[in-house]
Amino acid sequence: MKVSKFHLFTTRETPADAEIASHQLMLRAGMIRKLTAGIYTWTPLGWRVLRKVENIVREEMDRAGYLELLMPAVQPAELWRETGRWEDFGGQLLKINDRAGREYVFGPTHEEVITDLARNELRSYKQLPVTFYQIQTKFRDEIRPRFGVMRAREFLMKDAYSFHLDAASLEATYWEMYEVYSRIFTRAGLKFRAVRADSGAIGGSASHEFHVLADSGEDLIAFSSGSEFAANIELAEAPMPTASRPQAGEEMRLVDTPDAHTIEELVEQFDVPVERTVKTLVVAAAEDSGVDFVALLVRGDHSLNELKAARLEQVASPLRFATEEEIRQAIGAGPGSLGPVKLPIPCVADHSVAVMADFSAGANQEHKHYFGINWERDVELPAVADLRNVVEGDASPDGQGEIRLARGIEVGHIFQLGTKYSEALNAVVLGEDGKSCVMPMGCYGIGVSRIVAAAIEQNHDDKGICWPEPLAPFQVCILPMNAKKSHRVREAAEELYRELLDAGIEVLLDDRDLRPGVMFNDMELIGIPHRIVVGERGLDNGVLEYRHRRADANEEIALQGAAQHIVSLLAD
RNA sequence: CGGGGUGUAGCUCAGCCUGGUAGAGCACUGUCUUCGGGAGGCAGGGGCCGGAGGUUCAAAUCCUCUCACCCCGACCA
Repeated sequence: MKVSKFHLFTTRETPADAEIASHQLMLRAGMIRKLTAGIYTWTPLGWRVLRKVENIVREEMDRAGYLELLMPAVQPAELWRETGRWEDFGGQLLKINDRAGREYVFGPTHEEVITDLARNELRSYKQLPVTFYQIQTKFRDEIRPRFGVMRAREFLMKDAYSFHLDAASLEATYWEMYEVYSRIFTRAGLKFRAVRADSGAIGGSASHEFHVLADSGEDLIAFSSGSEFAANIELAEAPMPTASRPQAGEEMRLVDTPDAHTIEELVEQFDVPVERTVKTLVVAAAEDSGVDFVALLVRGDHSLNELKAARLEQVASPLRFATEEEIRQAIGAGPGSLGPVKLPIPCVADHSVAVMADFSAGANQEHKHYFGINWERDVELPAVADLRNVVEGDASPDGQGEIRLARGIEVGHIFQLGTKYSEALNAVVLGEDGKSCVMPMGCYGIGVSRIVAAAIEQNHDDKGICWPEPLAPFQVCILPMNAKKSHRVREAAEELYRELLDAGIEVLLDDRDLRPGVMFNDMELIGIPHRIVVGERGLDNGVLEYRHRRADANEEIALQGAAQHIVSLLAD
């Protein structure tokens, strides 16, 4: 490809609304252009990268024997009513009407459609197990699209669905898929980690997420320094406290704290250790619990794990925090002055709170805290549960090593769905014994467009993108210096270009007659891994200059046989 | 959906407070010089200032309404 024929849309300035590196660089490199909130055009440059990812995914899925198909993006409402998700899926479901007023959804996922296909096409256990997949545009009406294609509303996804006769077969395919995913992310040149995960709205039991490790990631993942344990922080169990509760050493006293509404302010103004403060959070109670609200107690330096909280029988699921007015009405004090002593609503304490002594917390009176609180003596110990997020240094749940935390970008998720959809849609086959059997299912997603952004998060420097070789839009670029003035340069560049094309290399020749600095900067911004500079200087000595995107110095390569040399470089 | 903010040239922004006939840099067109790390000169093209209404002799600027986008919170590939 010649640059003069390949529209590059690079910009020197960073668009104001891009916050993270990948979004900024994708816009500056001109890979994507926003049409409207969360909806993007992939330019020719971006599309090449997206296709690279897509092809890796497709090749590995095919190699594993999974069957590609393509399902409709627009799906009839009836199918979604059958599984109950017309209501349950929530606001992310884009509902549309046709001219007759009939209702449809733009598919955010395809369990309904694939299960409908399966119930019509699959009759016998002899057809199982089978796994279908597609690579297709999805739409989820995210409340807040963000970070460019990282969290877009319209995005490209690979989704796969497997059908089985029994749970054992499902589990076998699940773990096989785990390996296939690992190969895909490895081939894409990404540093990633598979972690245990919550199965969320899709439903089902066992589930793993695949995270690309990056500091800008929105998810926290917890892993052990001493074992294979790795889980989304949502799911990581906090260790039981090892020490028992110390003896009370202080009297409880009521203190005026007019300017302390947060734990930080309390710690700062009254010089109390943060590990001896208790944070009180008020959430909606479970419907049949007979009360409206429940208070949750965690240590001042810990954070509430909302997934764990929502699982408590006392607490409404999904979790809903009480508003300030609701808190004032139920307790008589604002959110900055809450605590377990004389609390008029039920509460649940985290394990680490139950072993505290001489601690401070709000007094449930405006601008007052109690200091030196002790359980039993001053207030009855409430129900105790695991409520908090793990922190660095906690013991690993499997007993081996300590918890470490890292940030990740979720690019893949695999689930053992079970029979949630096959039961709702009556997808059954006849077993060997002639009896009908509802097929257990698995479902497996990869965010294809998100991988492009995640790869950039992990591979960039101050000059731009440093593509992992398998994802680069072009493998090699050729930059002729002052080609307009020099026949030799122009001819040498053209010849090398043709030779590389003939060798099947994806090569970009910058024939734009620009100053060298502009070409260098553009090629570094868009992240072409291998760069060849053709100049009079080198030609005089029979050499070309070569530089890898990640290297900081040039190497000389002989003009004679340069193409073969470059081809062999790429093969490594 | 709640809270905050921004809409002025293709892009990044100034002008708005204190109304007086629209600006800069980059990009773009022509031309000359320059040419190994985002060159310089000259000459140009391009904006009914998001939209509607109002106040005023006069509105980008003040007021009201609306739309869009962005940021902070809950979801997810």
